[in-house]
Amino acid sequence: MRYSKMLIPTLKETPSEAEAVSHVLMIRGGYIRQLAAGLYISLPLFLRVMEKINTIIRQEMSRIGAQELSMPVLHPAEVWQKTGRWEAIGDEMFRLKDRTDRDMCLAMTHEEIMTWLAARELRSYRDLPQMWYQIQTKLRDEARPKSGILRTREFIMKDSYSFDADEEGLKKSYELHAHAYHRIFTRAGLIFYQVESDPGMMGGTTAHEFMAPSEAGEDDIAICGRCGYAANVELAVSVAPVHPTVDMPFEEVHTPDMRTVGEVSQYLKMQPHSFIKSLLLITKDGKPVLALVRGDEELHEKKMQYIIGLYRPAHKDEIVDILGVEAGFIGPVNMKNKEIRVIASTSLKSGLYAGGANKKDYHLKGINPEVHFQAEWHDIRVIHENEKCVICGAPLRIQRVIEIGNIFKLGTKYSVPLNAVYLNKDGAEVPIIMGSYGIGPARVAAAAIEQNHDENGIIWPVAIAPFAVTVLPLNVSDEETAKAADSICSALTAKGIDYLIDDRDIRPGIKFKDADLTGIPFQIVIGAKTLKEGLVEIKNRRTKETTKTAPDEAADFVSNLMIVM
RNA sequence: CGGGGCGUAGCGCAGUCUGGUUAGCGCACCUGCCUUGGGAGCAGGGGGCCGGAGGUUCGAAUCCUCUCGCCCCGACCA
Repeated sequence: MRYSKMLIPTLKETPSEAEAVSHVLMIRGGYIRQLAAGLYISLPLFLRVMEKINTIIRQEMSRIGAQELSMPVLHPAEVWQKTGRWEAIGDEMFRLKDRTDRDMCLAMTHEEIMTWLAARELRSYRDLPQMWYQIQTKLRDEARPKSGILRTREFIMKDSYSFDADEEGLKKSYELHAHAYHRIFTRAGLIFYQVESDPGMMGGTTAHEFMAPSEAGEDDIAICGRCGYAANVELAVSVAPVHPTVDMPFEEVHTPDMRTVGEVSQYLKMQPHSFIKSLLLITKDGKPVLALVRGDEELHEKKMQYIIGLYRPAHKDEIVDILGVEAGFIGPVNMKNKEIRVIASTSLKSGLYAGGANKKDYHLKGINPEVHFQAEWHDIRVIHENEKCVICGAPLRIQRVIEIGNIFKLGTKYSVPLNAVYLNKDGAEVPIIMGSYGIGPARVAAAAIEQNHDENGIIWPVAIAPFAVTVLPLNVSDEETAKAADSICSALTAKGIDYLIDDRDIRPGIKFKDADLTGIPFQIVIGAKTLKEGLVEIKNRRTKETTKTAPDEAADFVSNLMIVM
């Protein structure tokens, strides 16, 4: 490919709207342009990267026996109404009406349509298992598109779906996908972790996410360096730091106007971890819940949500109404309202604590959990860096990550409402057991840049680079240079190596800068002086290492380097 | 949806507070000369409804009101 014929609009300056490294470099490198918030144009270079990534995905999906198909992006409402998601999903779904006033929506995912197809075409246990996937556009009216291509309103997703006869089959399909994902992300040159994740509203029991470390990410994971435990912090557990129990009598103490753990602990000259922090929450259906965490802990909103569903903190006057005492003095002992559900952090289970006395200006000391109050015990605390792994005791690390893929066990959440059933050996009608599995190819590209760049630009992993090699004839009007470039390009073509030749009649400095910025892994530099010595240079973009070789050996040389990488 | 910031040439910005010639700078672009191993130099040139609408004023990029867009933090993220 000739540089002069390709649209590669590189930028010397950083566009003001870009923050994330991958975003900046994709714009500067001439990979993408923004049309509107969360809507991007893929320029030729980026399309090549996406094709490389998608090719890897197709190869690995095919390896596990999945079949590619393609589904509409415009859906009738009825299918979504059957699973209840037409109502459950809010503004995030693009909705429209067709000319006959029929409700339609734009695909934000394809569980419904895949299941619809399965319901028509899969009838017997003999048809199972099946794995279907597509690489298709999804549309979501994101509340906040951000970080360039990382969170957009329209994006390509590889989504696959498994259809099995039973849980055993689902387990197998799930594991096949996990293995395929490991191969895909490894081949793409990424550092990544498979972590336990929230099955959440997707339904089902088990879910994992594939996470690529990067500061530009939106999630945090906890990782144990010793035993390999890894989980999204939304459900990560750790050993709570243990503090020796401070002996104290069970008694009320006067704490005038002392409300927060900080204030009371200072006033009573006690450590925050000797306190019970009490928070009154109101669930979606209006029921009060008292959440208890240790004074040195914070309540994890997501973890709490798994237990009680959506909720909000109680307002000040609600606290008085429900508990008969002002915020700051509430606690689990001697509650006026005995009907309240109490959920406590497991770290509070033993020891003696101080907490609100449910009486204005008073706290209680010497509270002995399970003696003085009853509660449901759950892990509801936010975990912190360096807390101990619950499996092996080694310190945990917290890492910011980009979610590049996820896998869900769906079970029958979609097959039952859409009547995707099959006849088993006994002739009984049974719902198909499903799984769904996603990869964001553009996020893979962005994560690759986040993980592979320097002050000069992108450094693509060879497998997903838009071109493996860029040929830089420094002076195209020099005849010898042009001849050497021609023969090197022919040799590269013969070897099946894709290359970009910078045939522009411009100063060498610009070629070097653009080559570094666009991040093609190998540069073959053809300079008039070096050529007189019968040599060209081959530069490794990542290591900056330069090797001189005869022009007719250059293609071989690069080919060998590619194998090593 | 809440909080903050920003809209002036393709890109990056100054000018706005304190209204007043023809709106300016760097890069990019076009022409010519020169130059060819890390975004050169000289000379000449083109390009602006100052996001939009309304208002105040003799006069608005600048002041006021409304509106649209983009970015960041948070909420949300099936």
